[in-house]
Amino acid sequence: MAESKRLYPIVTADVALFTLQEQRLRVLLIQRANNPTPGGWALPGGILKPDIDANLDATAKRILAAKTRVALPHLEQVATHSGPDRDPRGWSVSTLYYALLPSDQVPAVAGDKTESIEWCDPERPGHRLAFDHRLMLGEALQALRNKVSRGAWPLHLLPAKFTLTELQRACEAILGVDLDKGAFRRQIREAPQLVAVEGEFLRGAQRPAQIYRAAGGFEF
Amino acid sequence: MAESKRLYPIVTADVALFTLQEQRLRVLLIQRANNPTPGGWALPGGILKPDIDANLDATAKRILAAKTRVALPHLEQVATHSGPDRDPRGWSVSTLYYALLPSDQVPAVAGDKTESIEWCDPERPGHRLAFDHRLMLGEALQALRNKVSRGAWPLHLLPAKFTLTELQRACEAILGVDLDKGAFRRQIREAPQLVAVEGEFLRGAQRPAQIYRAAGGFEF
DNA sequence: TCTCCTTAGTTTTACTATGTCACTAAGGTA
DNA sequence: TACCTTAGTGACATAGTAAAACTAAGGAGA
Repeated sequence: MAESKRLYPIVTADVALFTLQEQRLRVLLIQRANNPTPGGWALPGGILKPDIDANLDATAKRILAAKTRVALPHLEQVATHSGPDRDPRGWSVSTLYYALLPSDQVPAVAGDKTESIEWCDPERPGHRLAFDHRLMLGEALQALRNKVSRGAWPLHLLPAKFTLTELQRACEAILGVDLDKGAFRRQIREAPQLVAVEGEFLRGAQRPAQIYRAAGGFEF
Repeated sequence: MAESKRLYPIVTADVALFTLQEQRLRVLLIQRANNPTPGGWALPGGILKPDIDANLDATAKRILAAKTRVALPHLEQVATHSGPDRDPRGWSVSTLYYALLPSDQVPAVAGDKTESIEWCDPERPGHRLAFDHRLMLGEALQALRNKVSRGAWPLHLLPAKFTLTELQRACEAILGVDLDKGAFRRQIREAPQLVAVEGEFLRGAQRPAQIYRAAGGFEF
């Protein structure tokens, strides 16, 4: 065992799972009793199992499936960290992913008896994170922000049907800035990824809002 | 051995080393006699050695140092690929990097007795590549292009001192399109990363060209 | 039923970044 | 000294963006 520790690094996948709660961006943190760092909070992650995982993406999906019980619409690789000291179990190689969970699916996420879970502000998690997960979380958030800045729409954070205002609020929650309504909607008009659901409106104490959905074959 | 193959994947670093030859973008390919796929061409790469490498970046640098004998000014991580079938030696995890070699350092790259090297057009390597290196090469090229598109200047492809026209030719070689001189120089004027070397000019049979260098603390 | 409030959605305007291209500058060469 | 080549600047048109005013469509309540 000591020998194999030196010859073969531990290979893991770690995931920053983002969602929206009350129009705020949140990331899932877990506190496992049998963590390598007991009592420490961390991003959900786990060790690659070559006998059952087709690749590291599958590892990440397996880890998430154990937590969420919903098929993850989106998974994106961010970076790979490595070194002898970042994990107390030994030399490790960890590939970081981020994933988006629709805001109406948050209740599908629950911890088991041996762990606590918490949805945290990704900029101020409120817990000291184990390993180099604080750094990783920052990278994952930056990767998500970069993608949205470049014009991608985070539809996977929203329910299947949504209004344009909801989409704008999602972008604002990710980027941390307020966006202009006119400019935001102009960009949407010129893009084919969104289609209006004819005749469906969100009704409240004001003008009804047109319902939209992702066009077929939408990729984040 | 068979057991460890299943429990512990091979971890490697692979590098797309780019440079300029006659104002064309080129990538280093090698053909090792003792390749896992004999006679096959591939990106330079090698297995992580946890006992001597501080991390995967160090693995990549070690592999490059064995080929180039120059300190690599720039190394950037692109993505990590994994799976049981991509390497005939078994389940593997490979982190891809790209690196930039100054055009005046190309002679510092040489193969040893057991391998051939070649500088190839990254879009049409001219050789069938082993593993999934054809896919990797495309990703590395795309990552480099994205970075330059977003306004980064590939100074690490050029000698320490260069003219603005040389820099423009480098960007054109990377992006594969011609750029406008006026727009290109306007962007440079507004950026602090480049400084003119007072009194130094490249002289030819026409108006001398101002020599520039990277400002202190330049990061690609 | 009429007014007002709220949010949806559009339009206008100004501004800024960028593409295009002409123009001047500074050498060497014949 | 005319001319060629490349360096470097400036001027204009256009496209994309930001800011804000404006109209639209409901419900709530007097």
